[in-house]
Amino acid sequence: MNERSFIIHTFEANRGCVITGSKRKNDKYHRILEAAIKVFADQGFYQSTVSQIAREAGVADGTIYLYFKNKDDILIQFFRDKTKQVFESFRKAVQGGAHAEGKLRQLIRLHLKAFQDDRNMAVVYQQETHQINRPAEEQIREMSKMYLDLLSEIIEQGQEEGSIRKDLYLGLVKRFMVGAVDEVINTWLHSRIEYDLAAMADPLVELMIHGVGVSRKNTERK
Amino acid sequence: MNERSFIIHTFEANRGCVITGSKRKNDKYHRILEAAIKVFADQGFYQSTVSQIAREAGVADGTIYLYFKNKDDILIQFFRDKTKQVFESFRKAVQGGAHAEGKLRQLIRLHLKAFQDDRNMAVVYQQETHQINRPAEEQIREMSKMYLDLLSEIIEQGQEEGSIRKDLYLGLVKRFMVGAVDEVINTWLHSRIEYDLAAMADPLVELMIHGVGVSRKNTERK
DNA sequence: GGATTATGAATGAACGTTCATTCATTTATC
DNA sequence: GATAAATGAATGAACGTTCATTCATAATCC
Repeated sequence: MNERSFIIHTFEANRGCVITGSKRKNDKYHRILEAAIKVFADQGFYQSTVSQIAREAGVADGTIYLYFKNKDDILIQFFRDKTKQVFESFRKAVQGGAHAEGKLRQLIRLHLKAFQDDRNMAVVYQQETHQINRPAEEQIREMSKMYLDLLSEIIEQGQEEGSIRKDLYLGLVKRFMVGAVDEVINTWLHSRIEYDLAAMADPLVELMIHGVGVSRKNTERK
Repeated sequence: MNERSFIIHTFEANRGCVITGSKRKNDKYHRILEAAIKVFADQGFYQSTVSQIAREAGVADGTIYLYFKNKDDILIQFFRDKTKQVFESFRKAVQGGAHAEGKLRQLIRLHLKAFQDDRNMAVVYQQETHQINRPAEEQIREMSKMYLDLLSEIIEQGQEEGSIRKDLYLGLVKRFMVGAVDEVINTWLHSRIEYDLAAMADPLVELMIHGVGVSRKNTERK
């Protein structure tokens, strides 16, 4: 942990210069990261070997240690950079929305779309977030909090607007929403047949808002 | 998979004689299984060693191979026996209920309670069900199907009774419910503070049935 | 401009360790 | 005493990590 000597300086420098001339170095960092995520997705983190990652990335085994402290660090960087970035993009996209329901729909639509478009990310995310004592513990906690905070904002806005009930235990509502989305993704990942994940967004949000029960006023909906 | 030679006969015989005189054998099988689940829960399946399991169970390393084909087989037996059994107990308990909503509440209450009472089981269950290419793939699929079928029955009954909407995409509704429960459990597992998991059942079911939207608002439809 | 030197990214064989599995031997049972 | 169960040291394959070496490119010198 404290022995992050020159190696770290090296790759932190690399990650810094996205636009500078030394494009080759930067490419390699990202190439290794992406290769690793593919291998992790295929085999799981602990069954993946550094050699496999190196082969997938088209570099030598040793090269990986010029860019990452160790195998764990690859996973940590994945959550620190890639996933966090995706979740930040959700935040930005949602800020434009008007009413709470629209924001919620937009968030979940984006979430499903992002995971559908990057299946490897989705697999690794699912795997690691359901692990105890995982290498990227702290990064996942942070990212998770970011998402939950975003949900909090939306829900509270909905309560002010009068579209969302006020007698809710917020902590539970958020888990309820996150869980539903996660499970829809998980089912998609494990399904043998292919279907459009993003198309689940609208009916899912509809369920979250109205529930499965028959409302007292309308016996027949739709 | 096809090399299940004499070893399998051995432990299948053991598992058969629950009530017979040879109680000691049976004890050892379950002792190892329980020890393994504890170790898996603490460290994760792939970081756990057979020696650790043996030490935890109070037997020699080699003894494990008298009862299980290999390390993977321990996990497979866990899902084939223990977890499946728990889920079957849900089914029995729910059959007594009257209306659909009561059954749903009962199911989720039991689910949360069972997982709260056996934290090791809960951890291993969470870990493995979110893995791709897991050793117990088939067993998990089967168990998952059992749970989903149970939900199907309840929902369909609710639709007949008029308490559950008929315009629902059943496959999605089931994921929505399973996901919410799973996430509540997952949060509980990862929480640094202790709280009563089973107490979440009622508010959770309430959310599933009525959603987060204000109920008067049936005028607005999307 | 051409020759010489310095640099550090990249390599991949080698190392040390870990760990699932085996099996010759011991212990328990009847 | 014969059979079955249990043991745990031994085995060897697998894997994360290291490091001496290579070599293309950059810097320096005349």
